[in-house]
Amino acid sequence: MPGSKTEHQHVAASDIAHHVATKLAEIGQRFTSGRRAIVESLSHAQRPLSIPEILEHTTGLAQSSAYRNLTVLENAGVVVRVITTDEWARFELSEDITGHHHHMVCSVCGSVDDVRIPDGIEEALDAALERVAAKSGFKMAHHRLDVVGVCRACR
Amino acid sequence: MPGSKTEHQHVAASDIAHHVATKLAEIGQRFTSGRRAIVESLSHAQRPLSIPEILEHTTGLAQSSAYRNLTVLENAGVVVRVITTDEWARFELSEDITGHHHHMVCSVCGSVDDVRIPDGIEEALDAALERVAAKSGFKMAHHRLDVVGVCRACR
DNA sequence: ATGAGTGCAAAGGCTTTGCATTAGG
DNA sequence: CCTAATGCAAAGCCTTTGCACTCAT
Repeated sequence: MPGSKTEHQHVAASDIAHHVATKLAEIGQRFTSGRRAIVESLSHAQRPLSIPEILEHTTGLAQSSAYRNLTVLENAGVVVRVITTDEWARFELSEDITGHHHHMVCSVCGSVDDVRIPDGIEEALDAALERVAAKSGFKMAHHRLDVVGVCRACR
Repeated sequence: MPGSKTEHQHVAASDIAHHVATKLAEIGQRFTSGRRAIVESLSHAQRPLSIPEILEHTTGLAQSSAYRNLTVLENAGVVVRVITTDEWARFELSEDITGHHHHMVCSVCGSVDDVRIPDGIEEALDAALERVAAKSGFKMAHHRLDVVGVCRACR
């Protein structure tokens, strides 16, 4: 496990493989070539990828293996399943690797891109959410925020 | 169409039926008993409902009709499909009826409840989102915000 | 060798669609 | 009357699972 890591910091690109290997080992899973290829794809894309997209980047990997490996990686805490529309699930590296961010979802083509907002807004938002949630007896773990609109390509 | 309606105001409960009827008429659709029953269910719940939940409240409606009617209502702009997890889609009345709000999603049982945050935070957030989105050539239409955590029943 | 990982194909589960019947305007 | 709406059943589509084979330890 990397030594220091603050809330907003992220794992350096060169250390992602090492980080993932460690997290997999923690749950008794191997860092196979297929899983390596998937992590590679996800770390190169600056956005969550769908299964079809992942398969394009990793030739020779069966669709079922992709699903299975992504589930393992999700259980290891290094991949998150992103549900935006009702078509395909998308997957991205967890925020302790990529850092906290949000998504811009194009309502025309369905593409999804990462976006970050100023820390100040983020903190005010988190505080407000925690407060209103607690009022209903709900214990907030984190928040999820999407910008819905039309992407550059579809304008 | 109701006379006055500001951004944060919502349609009075007693006027929902009339509002829906008008919106349906605008796209040449009838306000049938099945659709009336669905809107009735959605307006009584203070949270987005899944198809199974809607069917419980509206006896005698075929599942396929529920899906078809919800699609029609969605096209009419009075219902919104809410995607939270990968299990069931959920449906709620549009925000021009219910007012702008967000969702608390329980990561244990999957339940979803409505929640509102102070206007000030909402405005600051919207401004920040619009700004960062525009920087990428993305034209924001609206935002979507979920609080993920553990609900009162699951604590 | 020995169990995890993989590929292929079949099965699952939510959602959509085809078609004959019913009903609303 | 006549088209839209409904019910039932079948089909679709993403995702998961079963099973035999392969590979790494």
